[in-house]
Amino acid sequence: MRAVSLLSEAKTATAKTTISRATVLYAQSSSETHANGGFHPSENLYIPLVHACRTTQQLKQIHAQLFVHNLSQSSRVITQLISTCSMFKSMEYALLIFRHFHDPNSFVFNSLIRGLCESSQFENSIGHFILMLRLNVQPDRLTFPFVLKSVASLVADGFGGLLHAQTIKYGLDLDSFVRISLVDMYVKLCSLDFALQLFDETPERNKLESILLWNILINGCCRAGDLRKARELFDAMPDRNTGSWNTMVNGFVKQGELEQARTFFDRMPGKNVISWTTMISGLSEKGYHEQALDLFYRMLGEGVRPNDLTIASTLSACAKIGALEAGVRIHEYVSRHGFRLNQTVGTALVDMYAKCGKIERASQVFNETVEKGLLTWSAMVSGWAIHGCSKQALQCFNAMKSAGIYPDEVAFLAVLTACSHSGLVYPGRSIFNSMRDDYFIEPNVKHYTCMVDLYGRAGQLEEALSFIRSMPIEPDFVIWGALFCACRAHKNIKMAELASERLLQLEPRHPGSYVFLSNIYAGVGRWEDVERVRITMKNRGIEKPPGWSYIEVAGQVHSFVAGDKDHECAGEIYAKLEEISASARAQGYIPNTESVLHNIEEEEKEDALGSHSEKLALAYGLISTPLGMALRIVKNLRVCGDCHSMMKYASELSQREIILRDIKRFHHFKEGMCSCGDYW
DNA sequence: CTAGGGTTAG
Repeated sequence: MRAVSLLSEAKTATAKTTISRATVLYAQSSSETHANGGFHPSENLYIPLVHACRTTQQLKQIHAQLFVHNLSQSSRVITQLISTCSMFKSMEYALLIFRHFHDPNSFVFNSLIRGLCESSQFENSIGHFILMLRLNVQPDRLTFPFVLKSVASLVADGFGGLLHAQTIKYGLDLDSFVRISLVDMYVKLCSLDFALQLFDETPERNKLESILLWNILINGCCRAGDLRKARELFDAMPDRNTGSWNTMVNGFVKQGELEQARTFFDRMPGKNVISWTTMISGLSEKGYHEQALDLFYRMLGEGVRPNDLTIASTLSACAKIGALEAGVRIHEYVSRHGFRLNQTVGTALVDMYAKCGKIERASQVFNETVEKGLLTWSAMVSGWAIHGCSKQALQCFNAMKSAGIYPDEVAFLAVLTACSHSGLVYPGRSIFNSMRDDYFIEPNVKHYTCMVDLYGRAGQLEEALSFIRSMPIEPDFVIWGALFCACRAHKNIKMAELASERLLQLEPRHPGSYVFLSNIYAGVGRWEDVERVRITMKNRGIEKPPGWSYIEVAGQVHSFVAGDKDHECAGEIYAKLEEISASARAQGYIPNTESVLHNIEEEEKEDALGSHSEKLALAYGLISTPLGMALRIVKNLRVCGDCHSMMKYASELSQREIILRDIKRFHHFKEGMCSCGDYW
């Protein structure tokens, strides 16, 4: 019999299973004997068997046997089958089993409602609760927590009060777990007043439940943005645990109050891995990448073991500032401590290597990653895209579809970006169309921007403009900006002015609007107009965001802003810059003054250009690393035309590879050439 | 072993 082979598999799978072949044979014979008796001693033997299952296939074998042995209507075994299905994330099969069960009781319903909730099928979970009521099956204290969680997750406001009423009807509203779930639900539905009221009315609680309820409420205040109320509650708490402190730290982080978060974090006793991860990912999310890295190392120093999420957050900080050496160190830590290359860790590593300029290494880790999910594939596609490897990006995208992964809007954006960087107008358009036609994904504003970029870079400006006019959504600032850049690159002043007008209408306070406008005037030498724009900006108190660049030297990240004189080696940096500039000029480099915002004397313009942050980072890299070593620079804005040109000369003169990442993509400079083919 | 519940990272 199949059960025997299943049993032997089950026995190897778990040491807990100690059923013998004889008991299974007994199970079979006894179920035949008691076929219609309503009492099946064999149920007691099938239940541990279900628990021993390790695959859905094995569950199916048991389900089949239940039919053979007239046990298919045993609610005890079916309950077990359904919950095990939920554990395996095969809710479709769980639903099938449920449909073949004639007279479900509360146990069967509870396991199904719970499984559906835990696999995020919230509507379905609520739907089965309603079915339960309709069939007059009484819900109990274990039904409500999951239904309430489903309602909270859906933010289904309408159901909240109804369910609360139901708990009262069944006399369960005072049950401690039901009550905690109710408060949590009201918090998530943003009905803080109801939550507080329930909290106040809650009678005698044990200490643990009490702390939990306080934490839930504090979290609710944080979500609602009421940090003062959160603090008040926190201060009023009779007892606190690590979770209470973590909730506060998280609340401050989410509201962007990093300093407050840090104060709480530093003050809290007994930090656990969640405390550290919350703080690290918060710092990284808000742009304090170096601090995030420092904190990670401090965490290791204090002997706290990071988990997958800590690793992913820290790697993401490395990725943002191009800290390759730090990233490699973390990769080594990951390998040494036996982390599996699962979706979380694998994807973070792929992304880190791609964004730190090591696309081949990214591809290697991608191949080693055992659980490739949608995010892993998307990271790889976008990695190829930012490196300008459109062929690989398209191949990867197709391989992803072949692997049975449905691309989402992010994956489509990545592959479209690849097309736009390489001027692949035809494949780009066809992918854009297939998005709606084959995958029923409605393109969002970013996809439209990408298409404008695709036509625009390829010089098809009219096409780009008519595309904008035919869009079903209102073109925004970014879309007109893309058109504007294309116009500037292809010297279409008339259309550039049109785009620029729109930009100013849409975002009169956005510094970009002015920079764009000033750029066209500068391009055609209308300096009085450039000056006018500059004065308008100043009068309206609008400032251009500073451009900064990062370079990592010996594991230490150095950042520069334009005209920066703060670095300890400033003197040497400027001397080196002067030197490269002179040699480059001797080789034919002409400073491209179109990229300057102000009308200043030619010589001064050169100075302003000459101290752009990426040039400072370049000079620092040249003086502080061994000859021949590649330089990796990250810039937060797009690289300007003049710096791009200078980098080409510098790579030739210094005989070094320079890998510059700007906000859009990578530029690999080698022997006077750039991988973008000057098309960016 | 008729299942089994809640907050804080993502």
